[in-house]
Amino acid sequence: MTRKKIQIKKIDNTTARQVTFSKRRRGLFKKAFELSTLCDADIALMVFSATGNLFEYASSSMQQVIERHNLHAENLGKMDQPSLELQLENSTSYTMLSMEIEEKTRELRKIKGEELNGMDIEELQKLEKVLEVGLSRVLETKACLCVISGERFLEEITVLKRKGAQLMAENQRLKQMENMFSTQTHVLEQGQSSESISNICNSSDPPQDNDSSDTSLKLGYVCKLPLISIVFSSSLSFF
Amino acid sequence: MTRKKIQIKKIDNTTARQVTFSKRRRGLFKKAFELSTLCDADIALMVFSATGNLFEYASSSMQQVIERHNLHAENLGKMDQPSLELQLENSTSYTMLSMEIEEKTRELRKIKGEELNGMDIEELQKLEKVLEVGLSRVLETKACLCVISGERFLEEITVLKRKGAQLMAENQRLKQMENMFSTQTHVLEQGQSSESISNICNSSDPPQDNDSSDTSLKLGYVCKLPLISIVFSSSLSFF
DNA sequence: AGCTATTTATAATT
DNA sequence: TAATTATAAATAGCT
Repeated sequence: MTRKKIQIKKIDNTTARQVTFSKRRRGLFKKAFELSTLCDADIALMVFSATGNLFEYASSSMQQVIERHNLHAENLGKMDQPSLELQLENSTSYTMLSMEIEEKTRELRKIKGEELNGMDIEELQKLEKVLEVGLSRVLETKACLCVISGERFLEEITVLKRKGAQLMAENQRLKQMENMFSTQTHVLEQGQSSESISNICNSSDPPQDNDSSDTSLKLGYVCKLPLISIVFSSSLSFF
Repeated sequence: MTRKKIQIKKIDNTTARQVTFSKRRRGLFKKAFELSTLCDADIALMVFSATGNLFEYASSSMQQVIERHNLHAENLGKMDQPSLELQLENSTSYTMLSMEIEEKTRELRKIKGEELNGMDIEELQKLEKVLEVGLSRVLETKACLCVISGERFLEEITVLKRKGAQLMAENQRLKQMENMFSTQTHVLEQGQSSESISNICNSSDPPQDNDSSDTSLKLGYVCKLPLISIVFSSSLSFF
């Protein structure tokens, strides 16, 4: 299958056969594991080499899978022969349990819409009702959690709003200062301009990398409120 | 592993999982067959789907490989007496079946919204998805039936429309007759009025209880079409 | 064992 | 459900 396509028949060369056995065995086991993982399947794989060595893989436990297999064989009437008496006894119990499983499986499949063929309107409506009830309960429960999360957000919002109010007040003070300065600037411009003063007063300039607590507060007030609303709305759309 | 590399973990989407299961199962069986053929190995492979279906492959016979496997286990000292063994086997089988029933019961309860406590948002959303998919499939299937029923109604409508058309034609004839009569009446009025004639001619009068086939046809045409639409719409609202 | 040129298997898509 | 196709994975023949 690589350097050259091969025929699927027994490999004559013993060494080559053993090498291929090792490689392909590993590949097979990997595939078995992947299938069981990806598709939630229960898998048992037994490989006896030509020399009689056993290699096995089971997604759950080998015995479990073998038993399950025997049960299937039983249910299909392909019985083997342990103690007849016990078997009859067991098989009826098994049959009952199996029937229950089968029933529940069918119900689940119907609910999931995987087996709706041949159902009449009445049955479909019952199913619809069940699904609607289930869905509404799920949504209700989610809404409950939403409220809880929402409350957290509300708290956060309250806190942030308070901060916003503080910042607004701060801003007010700054504005007053600005006014004071601009009056002062006006006075200064009549005489001599000062860079530090223009830095504070010209609000249309992009803020410089400035450690002044006054300037950073102003920036904070402008940016934080929009941030709150983004956080909140994205959290709500989560539900 | 192709259009995109995938993670080896359970596939969430049910449909995708089933498709992958079918494809990979086929691949796995092919690989098992190839290994057994190329390297003269004895292989047994049992695959239970998530829905409980069994798919199996054995290079010789399943029972033979399982027995050989049991022999190996025995030789490795993992064995006990046959009666005890059977008992244990059975009890574990019962346990397995019971567990399977329990699991399915719980799943059903969750789907029906009867056991949602302690579920987190993620679980709830998966459940919601399942319910929505199920519901949409049920609705789709119902819509299908609706189309079939609808077709019946459409047939009926076609028939009734045809009848309506016939009645309309009849009506036309009657109108023509009316005109003829009114001309005649005009002539008559100039002489003498006739009750039987006015009964036919005066279309604004409520129809009398009259066995005349012409009049009843007229009545039929007026009343039956509205009836059709009532039947049809009430049938649709049924879905 | 380890390395690639190829063949296979298969995920996504139609 | 069944094809198609682009890509990932497996592996035959070598070293």
